[in-house]
Amino acid sequence: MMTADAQTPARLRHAASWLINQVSAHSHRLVAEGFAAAGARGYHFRLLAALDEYGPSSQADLGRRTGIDRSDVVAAVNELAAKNLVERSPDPSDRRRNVITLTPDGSRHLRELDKVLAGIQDDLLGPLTEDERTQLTALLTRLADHHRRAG
Amino acid sequence: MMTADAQTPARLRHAASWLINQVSAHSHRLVAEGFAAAGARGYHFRLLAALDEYGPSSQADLGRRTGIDRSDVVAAVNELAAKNLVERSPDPSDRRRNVITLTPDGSRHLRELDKVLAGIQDDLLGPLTEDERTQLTALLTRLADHHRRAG
DNA sequence: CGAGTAATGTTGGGTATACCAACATTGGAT
DNA sequence: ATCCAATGTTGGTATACCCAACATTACTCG
Repeated sequence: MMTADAQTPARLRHAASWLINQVSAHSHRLVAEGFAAAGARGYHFRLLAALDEYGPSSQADLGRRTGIDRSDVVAAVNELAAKNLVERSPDPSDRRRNVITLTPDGSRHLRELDKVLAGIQDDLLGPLTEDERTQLTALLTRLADHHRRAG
Repeated sequence: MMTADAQTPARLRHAASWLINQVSAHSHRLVAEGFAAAGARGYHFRLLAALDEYGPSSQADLGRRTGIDRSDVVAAVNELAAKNLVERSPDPSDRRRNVITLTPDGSRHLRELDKVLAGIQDDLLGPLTEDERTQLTALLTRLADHHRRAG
């Protein structure tokens, strides 16, 4: 982290990419800490959330929905399965696929992570008023949507 | 990257931390590509910018100004020195320190990276009007400032 | 039907960013 | 003079992201 005082070069201070990175890095730190304390990491939450919202899925689908590479889905699902948060079984209708299912433990864990994340949003957006939060979210959503389409 | 269509879980889609991360990831990709094409990476730009704006500095100062860990400064300065973009010499007034100096080649390279970065800002903020860009920058600056102080 | 193409899970690798702990050397402070 | 702090350095960790190759299975279309 930028240590307190430290004069940041103006070039950086005013670049949108730098600002976004700073805030993102902070958010990242918060999320990493919060999740680590709950024994999870980013990929875990993303996968659990996708399973909760879309139901049992193949690993490839999970990857597409969460933006995680197929190969990284394998590892993360291994970890989740080892903790009984998720169950992996072959898909009888397509033998190439596995069906990943959220277990009751997984649901519980997800709800826990939800709380962690909610707390982080508040910390992250702390200095902003409700209106400003809405503004920021709207602007970021537009950027995210635009870049998701246009790549 | 999130592949085009793919339904992102609502939980993620609406979290500020996720949005920021998405945009940051995109910005990151752009910067990485742009810099890679110029034979540089993020740390290099940050260090060169700090040297340009504050003059010859010790590695520790560079680290504080750019938010880069001391140990990572070592590696990055090694790389920059190997390309003659920077010169490392012992500080006669404090034998613990090195003085890192920007070379003419380094200045040239920095100006090149400046251009790359300027192009990226435009791409990144593409969908926003001038006013909206100002808004976004202001909001992000407040968040960054707040978290820089409060940690 | 058969042949080629595409999707899936998996392994194994690579990179950038961000940290942390330890160490020897040197400065500075009390 | 002694203790403490700063500095450069080495080496290690974790996360996120991304790529290439491979065997297996499904699908398509001549």
